[in-house]
Amino acid sequence: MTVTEARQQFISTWGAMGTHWGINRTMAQVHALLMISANPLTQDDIMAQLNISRGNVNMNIRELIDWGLVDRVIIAGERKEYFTAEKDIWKVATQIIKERKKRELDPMMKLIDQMSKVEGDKNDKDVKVFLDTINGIQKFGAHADDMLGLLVKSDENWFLSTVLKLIK
Amino acid sequence: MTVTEARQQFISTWGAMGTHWGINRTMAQVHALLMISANPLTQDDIMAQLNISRGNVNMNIRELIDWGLVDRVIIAGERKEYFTAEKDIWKVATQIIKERKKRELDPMMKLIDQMSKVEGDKNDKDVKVFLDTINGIQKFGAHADDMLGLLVKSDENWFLSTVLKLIK
DNA sequence: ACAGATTTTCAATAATTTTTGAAAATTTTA
DNA sequence: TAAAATTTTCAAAAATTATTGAAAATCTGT
Repeated sequence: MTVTEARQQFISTWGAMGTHWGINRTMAQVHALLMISANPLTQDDIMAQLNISRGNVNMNIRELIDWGLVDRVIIAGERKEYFTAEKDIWKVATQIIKERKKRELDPMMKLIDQMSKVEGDKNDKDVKVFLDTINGIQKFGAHADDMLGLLVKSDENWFLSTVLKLIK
Repeated sequence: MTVTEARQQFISTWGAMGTHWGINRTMAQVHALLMISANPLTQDDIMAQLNISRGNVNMNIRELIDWGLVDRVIIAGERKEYFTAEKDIWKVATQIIKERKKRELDPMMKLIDQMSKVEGDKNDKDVKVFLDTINGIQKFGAHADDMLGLLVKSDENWFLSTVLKLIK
């Protein structure tokens, strides 16, 4: 495997991974390309390297910026905009966790809290099971929230060394 | 909000959540329905409650069984098959984590390991950045693997109480 | 072994999501 | 301020994914 092949493979694998995580393939590929590029790239660079249209690049770049995974870079004397991605994988992971917590976990837990308050006939077995399930999710969600907060606030070395001690 | 409305809401929310996690909406809804049902349900029950076709129920149930989230139940004297889902949310979460690790993380790390071995011109900045990124992912993946293993093996109380102490 | 009940399969269809590309908007230079 | 360069938008087209439903397969009791 040559480096060029490996780079291609990486972009394609990272893209496939994205689809398993609710992120569209192209967005993940653009992200992959920027992660393994030493220098910032323009929209045209990305279009050329991934063989996709300008509109597609533009939309996915915007979304990546929104996720806090990609930054616009101004290069003095250049007219075009350049883009770059964070390369420290720990930072990438914590950023994704932070965003997903905000976008998915938080709204879900708000709904669960509301549902936990419904009144119902406690002799009905289905009602009982429903309330138990909701309650379980509520408790679980609170713990998950604490843990993700801890994970995101801490730096890599602190977190890993502390938690990994538990394994021994 | 009545219990009936809340149950509806839960099914719909859980389904929407599924799409963010690479699981199809209907599969997540079937799972939600089974989680909040006191008694096992038949394919016909699920068809009726979610308003979906027999083939759809059948396929999604099969997939849920494959994920280890739903079990077939034999009821003595009944001809039809019944289905039930684990209701302990901790067990549900660890089961999902275990499966996703197997299906996604493990194959990805195998590829990353291969890529980390490519030879290339180390004076090329892109090659250097590529290898650094791959290496970072490799280390990160190994840690994540350890942590997920720990999480899945441990029971809820042990894990949460141990890790949550870190917060204080 | 047969008939009725139930489950499974899968080609066709429907719904959803992604991508394109050209027009509009914006920005920059002179 | 005008024109060239660049970015953004978005309706239409393409691609992908999910769903249906009826036929085939399987199972169960007699």
